[in-house]
Amino acid sequence: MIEMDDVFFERVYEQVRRVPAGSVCTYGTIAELAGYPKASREVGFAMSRVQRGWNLPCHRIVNAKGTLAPTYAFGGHRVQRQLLEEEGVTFVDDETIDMARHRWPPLDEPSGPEQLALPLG
DNA sequence: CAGCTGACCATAC
DNA sequence: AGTATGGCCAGCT
Repeated sequence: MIEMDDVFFERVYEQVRRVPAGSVCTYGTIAELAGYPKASREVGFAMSRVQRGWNLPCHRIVNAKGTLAPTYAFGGHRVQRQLLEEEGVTFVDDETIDMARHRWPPLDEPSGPEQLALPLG
């Protein structure tokens, strides 16, 4: 049984809880938000220790490409995909999330050329 | 203390 | 396209 007293786990889970429904977040981003910018792998490890009663939306955490967790995590990609689609997450592939639409937190970099070229009206 | 592992990430070929 | 490799770091043996 994993103790929630572990600082690393506690901080990681705290960030996972912040991910809103309908959005997803990557292991690397969770690691950054938790204060461990390079510990993305450990975030994945922390996810594997998550249990049902913890109320953690671990299905909203995916890798940088947007592909879903391995089969054993949720009993198959179908299950995780079902959970995400229920929340409004769209997919570009059977097991790949549309990261551009659903990545959280949103990237509002001013260097986005499309935002400067928005047609009026 | 030392070595291995992994729900990762980026790069190179 | 896919496959290999190096870096990363907390947890486990």
